[in-house]
Amino acid sequence: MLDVKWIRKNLTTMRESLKKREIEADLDTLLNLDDERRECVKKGDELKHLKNLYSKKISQLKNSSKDPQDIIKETQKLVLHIKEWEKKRRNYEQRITDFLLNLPNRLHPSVPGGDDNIEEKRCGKLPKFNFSPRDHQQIGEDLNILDFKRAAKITGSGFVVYKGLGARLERALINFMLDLHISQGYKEILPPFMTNSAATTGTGQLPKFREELYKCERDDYYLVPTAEVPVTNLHREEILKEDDLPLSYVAYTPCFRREAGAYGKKIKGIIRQHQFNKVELVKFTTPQTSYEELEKLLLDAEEVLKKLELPYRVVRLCGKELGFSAAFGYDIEVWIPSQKRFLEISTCSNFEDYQSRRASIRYRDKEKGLIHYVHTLNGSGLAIGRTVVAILENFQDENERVRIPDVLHPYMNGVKLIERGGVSELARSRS
RNA sequence: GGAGAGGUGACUGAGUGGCCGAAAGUGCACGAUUGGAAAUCGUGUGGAGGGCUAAAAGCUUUCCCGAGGGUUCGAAUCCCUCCCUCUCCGCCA
Repeated sequence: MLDVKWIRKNLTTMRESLKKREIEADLDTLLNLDDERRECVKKGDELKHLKNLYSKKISQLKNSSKDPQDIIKETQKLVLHIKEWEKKRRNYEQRITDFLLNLPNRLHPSVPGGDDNIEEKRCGKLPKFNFSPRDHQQIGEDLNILDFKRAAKITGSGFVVYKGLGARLERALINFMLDLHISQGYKEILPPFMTNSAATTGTGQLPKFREELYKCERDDYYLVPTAEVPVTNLHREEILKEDDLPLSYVAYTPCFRREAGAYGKKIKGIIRQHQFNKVELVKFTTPQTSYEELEKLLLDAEEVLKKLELPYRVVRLCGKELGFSAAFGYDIEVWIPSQKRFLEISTCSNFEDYQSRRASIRYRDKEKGLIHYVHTLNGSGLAIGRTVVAILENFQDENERVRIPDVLHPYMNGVKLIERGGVSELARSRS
């Protein structure tokens, strides 16, 4: 959530941000509402002040055993007026809050306008095949490690059952990523997979993206769409010490998304699912260091792909594609041979103080002891399902086998190849 | 799920209708003392909104004692609803 005062002072910047995002918002109305609100506060405060004076007087009169009836009557009238102003004020406050909760974050000046992301770098070598590469769904079903039909039977469309070495690979990736990020200095968190509405509003999913969430109706809890929600809310309504910053966390959670939009339903295989696994990086920093920390976070996420030997590129997101709460962000995209394109596998974002305002996450600076909002950052490190897609497709061979990258061998109990007919004690001993 | 006890500032803890944004202690910061430290002494030690001020500083005002309502001229204190924590019982991996 943005600060009305900030918007008032930076109207031009704010309008430019909205334009880059291609979003309409009536800022004049917002400022008018805020003027009205302040008028109510002023009037209300004056009357309350008077009331407090009267109350003291009544107390004094009573103590000197005089009759306070007249002044009590006067005060009763005053209270009615106060209630009117309060009612008006609450109404304006509600409207302002609603407006702000639905207003996206301002953009960092370096966020590109227009429709296109800017490619920042490419790493790794694209694989060359002397046969026509199959897509991951085909590979997964041929190897009997992905089962979509049975998942649909158990739950519905948009779910998958991992079997055998497929399940093993998924689990190996989770552990590998957690271990890597822990070694980079992140603290491991295993949070609840459901969050209440206050937490879900804190990070920006509510109220605007209600349609995207699975809700447990009876308890007013939401299944997490990303670990960002529970982990960022670790410090909701807290005042942190500057010395403790930056705080870096890594968390594995499943992610649940309704994918309610019209588009996306036809995407093949496990690329877009209602439930998928993800390892997420989250940082809390001072405003001075947040962009520096974002660069580090990006490198930490990239390291996963480097170690897995997967080809990828990094793009700077344009205003139109940047998330609602983000001020700036990169996507990491991994190469998908069957589609001959790069596919988003991680988004690394700086939310600046947008989430910390909503969630009231602050810190006390060392020098003056003043309180400021922290900056929050996060990035996938990485989406597991899509990493499986990349491994199956990039490391397939003409004999319908899939090579497991070296760093995963310890996590795969030594398995180096997945092939038809399951596994592969054989493959394990071969080297 | 049932029964009971409780939620007060960074923490411990007092406060049952006005002089309480809140005693006292601990902690923390600064200062004095010391060769330095400990101990001791002194001072300071919340948040949010509004107004005045070009801005900062400062002054002023309102609100905040788990959250939200209510009673009252006046609520941390009385009433109602909800949330959370603890203890006991039940159920369960």
